[in-house]
Amino acid sequence: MQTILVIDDDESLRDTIGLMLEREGFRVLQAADGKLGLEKVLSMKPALVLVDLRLPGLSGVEVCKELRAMRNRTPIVVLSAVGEEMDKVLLLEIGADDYLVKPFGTRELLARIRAVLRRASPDAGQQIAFSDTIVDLERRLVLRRGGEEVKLTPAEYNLLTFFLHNSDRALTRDVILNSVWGYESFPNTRTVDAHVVRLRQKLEPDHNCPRHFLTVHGVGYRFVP
Amino acid sequence: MQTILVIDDDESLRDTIGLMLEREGFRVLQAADGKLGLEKVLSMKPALVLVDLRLPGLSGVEVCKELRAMRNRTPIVVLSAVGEEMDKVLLLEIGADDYLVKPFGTRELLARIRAVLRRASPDAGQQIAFSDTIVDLERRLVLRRGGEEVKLTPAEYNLLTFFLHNSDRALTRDVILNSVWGYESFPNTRTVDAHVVRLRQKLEPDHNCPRHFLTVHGVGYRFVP
DNA sequence: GCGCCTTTGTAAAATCGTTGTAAAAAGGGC
DNA sequence: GCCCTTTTTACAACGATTTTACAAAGGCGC
Repeated sequence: MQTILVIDDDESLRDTIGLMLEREGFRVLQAADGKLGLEKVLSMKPALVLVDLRLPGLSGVEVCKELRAMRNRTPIVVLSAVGEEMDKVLLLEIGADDYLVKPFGTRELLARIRAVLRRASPDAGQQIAFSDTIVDLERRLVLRRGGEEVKLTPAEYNLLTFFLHNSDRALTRDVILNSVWGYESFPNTRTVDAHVVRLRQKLEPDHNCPRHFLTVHGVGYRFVP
Repeated sequence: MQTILVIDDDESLRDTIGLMLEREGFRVLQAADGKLGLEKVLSMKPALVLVDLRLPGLSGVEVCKELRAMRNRTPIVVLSAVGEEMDKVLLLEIGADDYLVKPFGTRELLARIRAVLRRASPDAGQQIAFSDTIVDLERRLVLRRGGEEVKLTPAEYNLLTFFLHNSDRALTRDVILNSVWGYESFPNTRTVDAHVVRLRQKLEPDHNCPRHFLTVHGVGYRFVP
């Protein structure tokens, strides 16, 4: 369940929005001013922040800037009253992701929130399937059709998701190592082989005849869904 | 470090985007109109171009078309304002790689840029075709029209792509050896012949009468698509 | 101790470069 | 043009080498 933080000094508006979002399956947090809101973003880690541009104390603009300054990337949707200047440049400047002008319809608010959430985390709620396997990126889980879980070690899972995000491309062992293991550790390139073998054993219907984790001789591997 | 060229007449937007991209480790160039932008693409060779659809003078659409007309393959991401019609067909028509509708989030912009760069980087999803053969550089695969795969060994594949990138030129065996095998290994020049023979057997409709892998007697070979 | 990662040994598979020989092309003298 | 010689290329086959698959062992952190 995703959490949304509403920062607005108008209590009745907070409640209205909150009720609506809860009906749509979100968990809702509220904050009455910018300072409180900022604290809650950090402590509760909501999936998205809805913040009024005009706030007592710390303004919505300042909330945005503060968050971005501390490298916090929580998606932000700004609410502004009619007449308040609100162009895309300002949006970009303060690091917000979208905006809404009051008064707005509940349907429009929901649409914007969903759009921003979708853009922000392409992986969210995404399930990638191949063969009789389902990979739930959000829950970091691999399942068989039928429900039984395939237990993968961290390295195996990381390798798998890298393959999923780069399917159908011939990937050299060096590229795989750099992308999955990072630039800091320097394992043998043959380590990749070892993990591919284990992925095959756990995920291929027939280990002897791989249909998804293909080897590209002299190069590396290619994953096809 | 990769360079990104931002073409937009709105200076503050350019600066905002530029700042953000620089924080993310890109080198950023700016151009205020289409004509200037076009020049900078050619002279500075950026890794990617970010161009507004609506520009004074040369429009974004025209910039794209001009570039593609002169066979320039620099990846292009188009920026369009709300309401401007921007469908996939138009994108393809003008040769752009992706688009963003203002206002867009910085996270989204970054994600798109990274995605386009990744797609473009090694061999950019290029498919080179000749006769009834399709070479998919990204998948490192050779296919017949109809879908069946032609299995090539690494040396054969390397030789083929070298021919593809140097088509219609007479290539001496020494040049081929140095380019495909590298400066470190010193195989017999006759090795080239052996591999050309194998390429012909696998790719020529009629081995006895080569139409693509032509021999230049006393010199080497010439590939014609 | 246990799980996980990495390394390493080895067998099997795939590929490579070489070479022998036949065929084709070029060159030269008539 | 024609024939013969020389040079060059085409092709198949083979042994050597490289690459991959897999299992098992060592090492590290929790």
